[in-house]
Amino acid sequence: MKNDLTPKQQQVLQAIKRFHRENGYPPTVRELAELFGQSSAAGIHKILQVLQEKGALRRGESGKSRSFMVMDDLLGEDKSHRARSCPIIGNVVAGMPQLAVEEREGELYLDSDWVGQEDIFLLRVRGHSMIDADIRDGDLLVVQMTQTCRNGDIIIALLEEEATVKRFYKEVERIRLQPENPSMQPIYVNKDDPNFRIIGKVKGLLRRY
Amino acid sequence: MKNDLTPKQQQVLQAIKRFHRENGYPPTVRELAELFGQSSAAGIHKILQVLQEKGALRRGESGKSRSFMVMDDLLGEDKSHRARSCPIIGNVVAGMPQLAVEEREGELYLDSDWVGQEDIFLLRVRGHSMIDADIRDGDLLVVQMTQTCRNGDIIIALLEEEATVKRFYKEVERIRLQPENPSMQPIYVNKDDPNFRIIGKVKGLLRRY
DNA sequence: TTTTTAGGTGTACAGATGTTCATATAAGTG
DNA sequence: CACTTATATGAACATCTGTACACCTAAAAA
Repeated sequence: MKNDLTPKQQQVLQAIKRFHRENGYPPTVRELAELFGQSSAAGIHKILQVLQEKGALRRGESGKSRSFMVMDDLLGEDKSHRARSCPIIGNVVAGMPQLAVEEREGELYLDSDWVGQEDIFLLRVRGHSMIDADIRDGDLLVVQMTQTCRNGDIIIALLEEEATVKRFYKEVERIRLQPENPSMQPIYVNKDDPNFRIIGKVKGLLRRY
Repeated sequence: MKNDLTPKQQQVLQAIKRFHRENGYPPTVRELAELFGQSSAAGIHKILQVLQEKGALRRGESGKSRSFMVMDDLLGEDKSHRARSCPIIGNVVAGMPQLAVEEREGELYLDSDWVGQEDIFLLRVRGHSMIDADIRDGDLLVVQMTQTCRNGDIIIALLEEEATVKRFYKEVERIRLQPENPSMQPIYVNKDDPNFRIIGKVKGLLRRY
């Protein structure tokens, strides 16, 4: 049933793709109607509904303008296959509710073997404070955003508004943060310390020479 | 003047590209503002105007929704080709004319930003001999196969049937191979030494925790 | 210091846009 | 013929969206 599109429905799909390709953004319903020389948007609108039901087209929430996603085009992303885009964050900032977009400095495609389906970002390391963990200034850490850490995990923690890399150990009533550098003393924090917050755990490292 | 974008302006461009890639259609001004945690659309709107003046962004006629065209995107970077497959080699073996396929232990997709169009493979590091270069056992080195090295390049060389990582320096009549570890002595070889062969240069490092 | 620049907030408004409804036409079907 | 399906029209409506204006803040420049 899915692929049983009428000629007109196929033409509409093609028109959306073509418009998007030529203009860089998808058309509106009225622009589509105009392309077909129709004076009303309602006809196209109905066709679009059918296309959605048949699974040939996806749209954003109702009411969103130009929010077309031709499923065909999605298969293009499938070509990049195992690759997933991950944002590069220059700096972990204090008040991150989700992830401060202001600090985004780019993106990189990573193998999904590495990043899985999790919520991943790349953190640019500043300074040489982690040199004992064989982590250098300028390296990128692959960070999975999570609150659930297991003992021994390397985590990114926000301590006094500053992001640091530590090993995580949960003790009876507190948390021990063990620096990678054995000559440095561990830090102890209370689980509910407002100055302490776990951003995520480190899953990998990328370096460029 | 064109490329003189403030950090924020670059971030806005990145955000548009990312939104478009993830959703299939460009964002609205307000959606952008929301991404940045801003409560008003006017600030973003102003930035968008600047981006247009600087030529980094094109838009449809005034009033058209979501009509963004990031100039970068137009430069035909085939999104589906942003990822490239690179073989993982467990071991550099002696008689490699090309690359011993038998030693292949897998493959990984890497961002073409990183690997370019060159002939790239990934070499699994064995042992702790390079720990002073902040390279660990189990790390993957991104290696570009080439014979042309410049002074200071980190290279993979085959010495006495064994692969090592060294810094490359060409001297008058010989080549100096400087270990990453400063406490180790450099090795000198003749350019035509049959026991010596350059496999390629190290362009990056991948580590998994 | 004053001035400029880059950005941000809040409000407001006009036009763009998706959506719905009632209605119509033509083609195919039983 | 009546009945369904696919499509088109025109009007009406609720939001969405881009844009403008006034005003504010912080940092950099003069």
